[in-house]
Amino acid sequence: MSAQPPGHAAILDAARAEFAERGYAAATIRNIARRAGLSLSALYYYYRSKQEVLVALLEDGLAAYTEACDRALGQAGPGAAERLDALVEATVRFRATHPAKSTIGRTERRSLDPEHQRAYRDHEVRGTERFRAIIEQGISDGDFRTPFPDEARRTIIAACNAIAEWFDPDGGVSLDEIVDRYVAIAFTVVEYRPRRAHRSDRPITGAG
Amino acid sequence: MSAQPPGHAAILDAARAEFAERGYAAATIRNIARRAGLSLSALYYYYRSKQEVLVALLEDGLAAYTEACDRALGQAGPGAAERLDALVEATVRFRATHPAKSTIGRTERRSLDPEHQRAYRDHEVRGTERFRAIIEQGISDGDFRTPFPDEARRTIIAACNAIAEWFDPDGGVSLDEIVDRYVAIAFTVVEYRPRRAHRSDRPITGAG
Amino acid sequence: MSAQPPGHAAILDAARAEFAERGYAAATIRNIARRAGLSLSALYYYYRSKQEVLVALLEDGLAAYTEACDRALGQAGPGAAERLDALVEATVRFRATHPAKSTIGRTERRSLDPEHQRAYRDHEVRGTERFRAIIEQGISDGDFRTPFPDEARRTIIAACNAIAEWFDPDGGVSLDEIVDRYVAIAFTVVEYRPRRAHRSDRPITGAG
Amino acid sequence: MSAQPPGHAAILDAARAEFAERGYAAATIRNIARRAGLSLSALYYYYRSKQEVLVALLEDGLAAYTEACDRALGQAGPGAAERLDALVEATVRFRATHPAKSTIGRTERRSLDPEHQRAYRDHEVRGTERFRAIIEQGISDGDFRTPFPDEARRTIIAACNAIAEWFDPDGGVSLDEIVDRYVAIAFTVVEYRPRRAHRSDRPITGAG
DNA sequence: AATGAATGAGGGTTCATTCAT
DNA sequence: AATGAATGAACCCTCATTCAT
Repeated sequence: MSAQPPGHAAILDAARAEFAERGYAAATIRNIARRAGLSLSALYYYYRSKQEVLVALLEDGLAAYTEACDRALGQAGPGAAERLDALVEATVRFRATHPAKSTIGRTERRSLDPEHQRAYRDHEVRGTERFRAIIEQGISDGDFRTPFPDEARRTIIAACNAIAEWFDPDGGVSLDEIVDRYVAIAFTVVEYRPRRAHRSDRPITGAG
Repeated sequence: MSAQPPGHAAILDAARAEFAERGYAAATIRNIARRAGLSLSALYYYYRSKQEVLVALLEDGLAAYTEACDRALGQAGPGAAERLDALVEATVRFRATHPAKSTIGRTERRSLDPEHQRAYRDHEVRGTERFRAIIEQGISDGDFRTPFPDEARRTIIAACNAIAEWFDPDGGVSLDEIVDRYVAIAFTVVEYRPRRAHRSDRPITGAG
Repeated sequence: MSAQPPGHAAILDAARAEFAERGYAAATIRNIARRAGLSLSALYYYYRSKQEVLVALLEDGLAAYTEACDRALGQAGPGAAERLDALVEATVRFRATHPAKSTIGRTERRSLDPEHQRAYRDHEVRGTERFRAIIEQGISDGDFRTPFPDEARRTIIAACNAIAEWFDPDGGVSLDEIVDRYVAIAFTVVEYRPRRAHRSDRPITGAG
Repeated sequence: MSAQPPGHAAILDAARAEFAERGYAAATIRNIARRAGLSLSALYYYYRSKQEVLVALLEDGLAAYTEACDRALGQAGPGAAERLDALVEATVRFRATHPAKSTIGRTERRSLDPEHQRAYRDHEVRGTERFRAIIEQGISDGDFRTPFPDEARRTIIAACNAIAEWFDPDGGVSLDEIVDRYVAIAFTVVEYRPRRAHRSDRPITGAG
């Protein structure tokens, strides 16, 4: 979001790498400056404090993920299955492709000062809300049969998030394959069984 | 494991709380001492460094979890379903009851010096191995039908681990209830369908 | 040697005084900073550690002495007597004028970490080598008759070094006078008796 | 001196080694206790403080050297040459045989608190006084011709002291040989030339 | 004669941050 | 837009010393 002046990008990249490697507290602003190829004072020209860098970083990460979700859902059909499929795919891809962006939010939330912490949590709730709404829709549509929608949602989200910690693009399984499998597992978790034999699962308008 | 002399316990408890709250790097050894009701130097009488406290903490956490798993599996029947049930229950209970023990290992692994990091990782592999073996058994027995045993395992573990981050004993759902639900979800994830009525099969959640 | 940026000079002076007074281990870097009129952290801006300050100090001392010797020998005639005269004078003057520079090297060698210790010892060997070469020359020229060149060299060096410990510029004897006497004693120790009247022999203290 | 209870000896030996290796300030009382094979508290039973250990150590060293000198001079004839010979021999042997005892006094004087420092200096003056008196005697007897008795004394003392820093019993030259050479050099330095042709340089009674 | 446990003072070092330029 | 120099607050850790036993 909020288009950053040039120079900000390099700093955020450097900070992301540094925070991801060592964590906020152990990261030093000197290291970040060095990684960004800037002098210490130059960094302070762009950001007023280490904390502000963290805030920008978390905002950026959340915005990028939000954008990815919105785009995916925007292109998905209206059915709960289609939407869950799209959201899981977007999430898996994001976690696998941007592991640092994905991880830092989870581990460094606590390093935010209270004010930003509240804001971040609010913002983040919207992330789980996306899943919640879709699962609810699937249940009320009769497509998802899980008796435990909350636990199902938590399971799916936890599974997707964990990908950032182990996925290796050079590993044995391609990202596309991982996406397929996690979508399948998500369907399994929500106990997806289409209510009836429609002609099509993907009507352009209206839900049967 | 390895019974600690008295005095160690108070320090470990204090350190666990401090590390869980702020993370290893941001935690100060003075805070730990204060929380333990000791002087700074008294702490150093028991542990030679902040790092050593962390090591003891992680060892202790892993040992406690391992013991819980071993006990649960020791009492479980031989079938894959029974064993998965037991392991998930043990894990859920541990994560819910000892959230700090559960979380610190994941977030502070990186704060270990390389040597201990290696040791910890090795030790931890045995944790996922327990799940892997059971799922494999279930598949070869024909009880678990999931086509994606690796992803299923990762999903179950991630779901259980996440419990440490949100479970509230005073919240709306009792721990026993949570245990039941997560066991059910785990069975769903591995697509548990007993091959046939066997002698010793005692499915907790009967799925047709 | 190696011209130091400004700011370094004040620190080295302060450190020299502090180390000379208390020794490396008992010296505190806070005292050094105070003596240099700097804040504690300013000192760390110039030197990365207490050890590095010591290294710079010893290097500086050795370099200054080396330079003094080289200059003196550069201006001396070619005969062994002239050269010994020049070297003793340079050494005596240096020890008397820079007692701290002279003493610290001897007493704080052991405070260097092994690597620098080796380097320092190597560098220092060149100092005794200067004396050794001159005495050998004197002997082979037939000007120095001592049967114990090694002990003679050690005696002269020890005598000169000790000056740093007792010389008082406001004491009863002027430095010039001290120089004369130590040169005379050095000649006595090597048993200087010019072989014969040569072209270039210019004995300072004529010993029949 | 002052016969020490048992246990003191082990501590002093340990402290001597520790102080000689690292210097007083860098030495730790724990190391001393460990080297002596005692517990920390046991050491405190014998000595009330680190400083007290140092005091005992320096007293012991000075006493031992004093005793060696007194014994040597007690057995020497009355002539200045005989007495200088005896004193140099005693000093050289002491420095070579007890390098730590010899060195610590010189380097750790400054670590004494002011009161003991004064006492030590007084005690030590008697050491140089021994040399001074003999040289004066030699000059007034007409045996020593040096025009610089002070510098001669300082040179001899410095030369002897330095032996502690380099003598290696397993090196190429035996201690007896070293003694001979240093006595010879001392005679050279004081410009010893017997006043007249006596029958013997070593009359049992009376100086011709 | 000896110990394990505990303490308080301080030491080296790091680091976010500021300031003059 | 950018820098080098400087600062002060903490932090980890060490160590001489003491105390209860």
